[in-house]
Amino acid sequence: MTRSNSQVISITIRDVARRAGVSVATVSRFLNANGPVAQDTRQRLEQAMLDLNYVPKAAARSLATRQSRMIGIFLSSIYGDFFTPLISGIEEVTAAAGFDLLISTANQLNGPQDLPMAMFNTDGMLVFADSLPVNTIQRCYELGLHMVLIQQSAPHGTLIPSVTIENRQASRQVVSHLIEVHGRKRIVMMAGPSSHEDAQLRTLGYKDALHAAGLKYDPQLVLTGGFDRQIAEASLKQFIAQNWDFDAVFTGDDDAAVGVLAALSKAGIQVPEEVSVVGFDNQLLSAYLVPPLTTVNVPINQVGQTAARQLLCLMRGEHPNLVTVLPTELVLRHSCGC
Amino acid sequence: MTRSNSQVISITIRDVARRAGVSVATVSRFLNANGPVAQDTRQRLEQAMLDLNYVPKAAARSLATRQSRMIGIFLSSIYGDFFTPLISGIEEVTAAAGFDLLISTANQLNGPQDLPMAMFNTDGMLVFADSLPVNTIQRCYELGLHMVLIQQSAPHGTLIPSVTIENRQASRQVVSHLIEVHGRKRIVMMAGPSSHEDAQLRTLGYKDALHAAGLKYDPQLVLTGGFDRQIAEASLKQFIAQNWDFDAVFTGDDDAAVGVLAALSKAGIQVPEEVSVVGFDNQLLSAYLVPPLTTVNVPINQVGQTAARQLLCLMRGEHPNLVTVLPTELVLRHSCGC
DNA sequence: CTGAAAGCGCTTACAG
DNA sequence: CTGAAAGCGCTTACAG
Repeated sequence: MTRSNSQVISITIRDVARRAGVSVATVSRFLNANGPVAQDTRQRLEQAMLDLNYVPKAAARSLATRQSRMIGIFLSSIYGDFFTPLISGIEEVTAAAGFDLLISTANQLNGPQDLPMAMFNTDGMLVFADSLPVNTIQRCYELGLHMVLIQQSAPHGTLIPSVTIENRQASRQVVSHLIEVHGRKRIVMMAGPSSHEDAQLRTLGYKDALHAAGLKYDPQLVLTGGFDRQIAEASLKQFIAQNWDFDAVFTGDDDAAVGVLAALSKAGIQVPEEVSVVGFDNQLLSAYLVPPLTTVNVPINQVGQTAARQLLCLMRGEHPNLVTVLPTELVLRHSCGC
Repeated sequence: MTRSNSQVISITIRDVARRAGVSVATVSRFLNANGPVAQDTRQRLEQAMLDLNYVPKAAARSLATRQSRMIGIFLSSIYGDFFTPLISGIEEVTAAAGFDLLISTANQLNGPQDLPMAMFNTDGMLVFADSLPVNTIQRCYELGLHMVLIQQSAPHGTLIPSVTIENRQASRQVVSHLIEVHGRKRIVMMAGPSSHEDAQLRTLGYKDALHAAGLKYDPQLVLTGGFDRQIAEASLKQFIAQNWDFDAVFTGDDDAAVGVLAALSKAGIQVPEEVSVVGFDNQLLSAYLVPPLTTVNVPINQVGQTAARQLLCLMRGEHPNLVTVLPTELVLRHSCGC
C-alpha cells in the first residue's frame, strides 16, 4: 500500500486560468455560465480543464456563495421498504436541481439545537414524521432554517409546509371494504406507534368505518403493531393465544402485515378463508406475500418528490403550498378474500 | 409564508471572539481542542457560543483544512433490503469518527472521471460491487482517491482494499445440504446478474456442490434471477410452463427467493414438499416468508462496518487489509424441508 | 468580453 | 496561554 499516503495534487482555478492564459474571474464565469466568455476562450478553458483534470472545490464554492448545495434528510430510521422509494423520490428532484443529499437518522443529535451540526450546513432539510422532537422543529423554524415536513403536520404556531397522504380516509375505506364486501365484523386493528401522526389517523379511520357500519368499537381489538414485522407478529401471537374471536386484521402498514401473516400461518389459521388481512402502504413486497396482500397504495415516491419540490420552492424564496395531501388508492388482492 | 425569505443571520467565529473578548485563533483552538485555552477563557467562550447560537461553517473549515469530513457511498441502487443494513453498518463507524455520509446511486456520472463531482469532495469513498465501471475505479485509484471496494475484488494492477464474504464456499454448502440431507437432484440455480462478481461466485459454488456429489451440471437449470423478485418470478414461471423436472431452487439472493416462492405458490407447487427453496443473504424478511426461508447468513452490517474501518485506515495513511473475507453461516429454516 | 481585488469564515504556524 | 496574519479556493461587484 505505498499509495495510501499519496496526496492528490490539488488543481485550483488558478492553475486552469494560468494554463488558458486568462484570469480566474473568467474561469469562474465559464464554470458557472453566469457571464460572457468569448468563443475561443471557451475552447482554451475546456481544454485546460481536461488537461489538468480540474474539479472545483465544493468547500471554496460554498464559502463564497454561502450555499452548500446540499439538502438534509431526517429519518427516524433507514430501515423499512417505505424509506427507499421515499428517498428515491426525493433524490430524483434534488439531483435534477443540482443538490446532493445528506441522510441523517436521528441518532446523534449534537448541535446546539439538538441537531447534528452537519444539518446547519445544508441549504434546507426534509423532516420525516417523528424523527425530530416538535420543539426542535420549532427552534429550527425560528432560526429561519428552510424545511418541509413529511407525514406530519406543522407544529402549532409555525408555517412549515407539510406533505402527507389521506391517512384517515383511506383507512376508513379499506376497513369498510372488509365489512361491506366480506362481511367481517370483528376486525383487529394492528396500530402503529402512537407518536406517529399517521398511525393515529389510521386508527381514527378504522373507528370511522366501524361507526359508519354501526359496529361497536372494541378497544380490545386494537393491538400494538409498531409498523414493525416482529412487534406485529408477537402481538397477534399473544392475542391468538388468549382469544379467538376475530375475523380480520387491518395493519397500520405493510410491514406489520408481514408479521401478521406469519403469526396466522404459524397458528394454522387460513388467510383469507378464516381471517382477512389488509395492510397499508402498498410496499413493493406486498404483491409477493402469500396470499398477495390487499392494501392501500401510498404514492411514496411522489410524496418524496413533492416534499423536495416544496423545499426547493422555499429555498428560492417562493411560496410553497403549506399543506399537500396526496391521494391514495385501494389495491385489492387476495388476502382480504377478493 | 413571510418567513420564507428570511435570512439566517450568520454568526461567525469573529462574533464569538468579540463577545468573549479573545481572538479568533483562541476560539478555533477551543473549538477543535487542539491547543491550550485557559479555564476562565473556556467559560466565556462556552457562554458566548451559547448566547449567539454559534455553529461553525463546514465550508470554511473544509477550505482551511482541505478535508470535507464526508465519506461517499456508491451504490448501484438504493433499493433492496440488502443495502439498508449495509449503510447502517457503515454509518455506525463513520459517524463515530465524525464523518457524514453522502450517498450516491450511480445514475448521474458527470465529473471528469465519470464520477459525480460531489465525490471528489469527499475524503474517501466506499464502492459497492458493480456501481462503477472498472476503468473508472482504476482512474480514481490513479488520482489517489481513497476508496474501499465492497463485494468486489480490486481491479488488476491496483491495490484497493476490498471487503467481501465467502460467496463460493457458502453456496456450495447450501446446495450440498439440499443434495445430501434432502436428496434433491434437479436443482435450479436462479443466478444473479452475471456482471456481479458475487453472483458469479455463487454460481460457481453451485457447480462445486453438484460436482462433489457426482451430479451432472445442466446449464438448462440455470435461470436468470437478477437478484430481483420480479425477474426471478417471471423466470421461474416461464420455466415451469415448459418443464417440470426440478425438485429444488437455489436463488442467488433472498430477493429472488421471494419471487420464486410467489411463482411456486401461484403454480400450486408445494414448498418444501415438492420443491425445496433456499436463498442467500438472510435478509430480515426471510424469516417471515411462507414457509420461512432457509438461507445463508451474510453479516451485511459487519461488511459495512469493516469496509468503513478499512477506509478510515486508508485515510489516516495506515495500512489496511487488502482483502477481507467475512464468514457466512447456514441458516436452516423450513423452505428446504428441514 | 475580461481582469484586479475584496471577501466568504475558518485554521495554522509563528511570535510573544 | 494568546494574538496577528497569511492562506485555503472560490465568487462577485466594479471598472475597463
